[in-house]
Amino acid sequence: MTAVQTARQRARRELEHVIKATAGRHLAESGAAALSLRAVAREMGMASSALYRYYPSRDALLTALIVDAYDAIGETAEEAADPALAAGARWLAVCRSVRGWALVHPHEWALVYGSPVPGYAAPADTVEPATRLSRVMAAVVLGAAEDGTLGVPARPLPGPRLVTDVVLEMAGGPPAPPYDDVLERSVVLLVALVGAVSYELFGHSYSAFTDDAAWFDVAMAVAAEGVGLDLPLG
Amino acid sequence: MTAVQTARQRARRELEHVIKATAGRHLAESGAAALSLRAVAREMGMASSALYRYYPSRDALLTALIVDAYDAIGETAEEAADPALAAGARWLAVCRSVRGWALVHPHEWALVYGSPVPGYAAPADTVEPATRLSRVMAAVVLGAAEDGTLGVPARPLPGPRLVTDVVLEMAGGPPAPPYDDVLERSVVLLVALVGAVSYELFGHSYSAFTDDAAWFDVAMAVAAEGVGLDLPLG
DNA sequence: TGTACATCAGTGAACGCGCGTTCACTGATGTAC
DNA sequence: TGTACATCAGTGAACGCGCGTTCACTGATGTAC
Repeated sequence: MTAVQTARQRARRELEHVIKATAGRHLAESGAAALSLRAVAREMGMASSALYRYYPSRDALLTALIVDAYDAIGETAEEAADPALAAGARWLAVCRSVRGWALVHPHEWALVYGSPVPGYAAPADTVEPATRLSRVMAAVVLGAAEDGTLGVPARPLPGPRLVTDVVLEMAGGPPAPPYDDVLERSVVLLVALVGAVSYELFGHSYSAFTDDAAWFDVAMAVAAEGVGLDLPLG
Repeated sequence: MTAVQTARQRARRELEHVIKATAGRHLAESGAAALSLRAVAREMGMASSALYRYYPSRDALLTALIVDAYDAIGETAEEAADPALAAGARWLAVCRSVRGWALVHPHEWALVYGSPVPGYAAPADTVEPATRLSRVMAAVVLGAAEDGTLGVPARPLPGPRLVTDVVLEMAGGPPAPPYDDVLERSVVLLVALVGAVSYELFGHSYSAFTDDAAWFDVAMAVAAEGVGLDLPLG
């Protein structure tokens, strides 16, 4: 009976997945604002009302896509953070992998890091997956602090602490001197990464750079420099 | 006759302005995707078809708003770039003013620096106003190079040149050694600024920082450090 | 193993909405002589 | 100064579109005895 029950449940899970995949394709082609339940149902050859057996509303489907996008970005970053590399090189690897993902999935990137979708309020479920990339960043900088390759910058970041307890908890407690400000630094890097990728993806680097990839590396190198992370550019 | 003619023309210009202002209010309240000609006309007590005497399409109206937003940002930055300040302080002043503007006009900011509006292709008219902020940035860094307060960074940005001729022309020709890379640096700063503002405005700093304004200053200071600009944080 | 019943996936019609854009029109404002 | 004409702002109805969501329904799949 359990086996039979799972048969129906499996069918359900599979269709749920197909819906999400189809919606994801639409998202990739036309962007979040143009994503419509009717269009998804049409492509699947189903009545649009049938989708309501799987997602209670358009927003719920959008939420699922957002969670997936955050997860994909986080996974990419985690895979790129090769512990065999020195901290600086590891950071550059993470940045490049995230940029690479974004170039392949521009609309998904826009979905999570672009302007908020009008009329959509992100539910709590999206918060945790959103922190995955931050964790990678924090790990990289903390790693550099531990193995001593993180320079104490000429001018340390001014106190008092700028990140909230939420962030501290996520990182497993406050860091020790002389690297009190490691978390602040890791968020600076995160913001620099997201900013550079978005700048390029949202069309502002248009006709400004001779080589977008090289440019990106330089921007990341400058951010690293400001933060005391040694980053050898090839 | 000219006087009478201008009477009608003035009425026309005024209404054009009212339409744009009304549309701007809708934009500010609901965002670009929700901006509709019919809603604007409704609020003005006119038939929606009447707007077509002033703007040939919804996109044309959107374009006008985009140009205005770029101009407003550029103007804010220009006003903040007080020549009496040292280069680093001037840069911080520009950053703060831009952030301040963005906090007051979040939807306008999203319109120009957020994810592209679906189905909208920016016409050529928007290119020039878009460069206004870049010019301010370039002027600040060039100024620092001229008065000698721009440090030659430990590791100069690697060649070859990364900005295109378009950018060089905008800046009035290629800069001289040892500051060959001034323009690259100024764009790094621009990207850092836009990235930090967008990060905050698009909701990613939510519950992460104890003080968003102080955090912003730090992020800008780190970017400045990476680029060799001396920036005293108060 | 067979039968009566419950669950649940999927249908298709409908509701009500708002949108951009077009078009033939009215009536006021300006122009030429 | 007065008259015939041209220009142009604004109207309101209409076209055609697609959307999210609801609802009563059919029929297949699974369950209990």
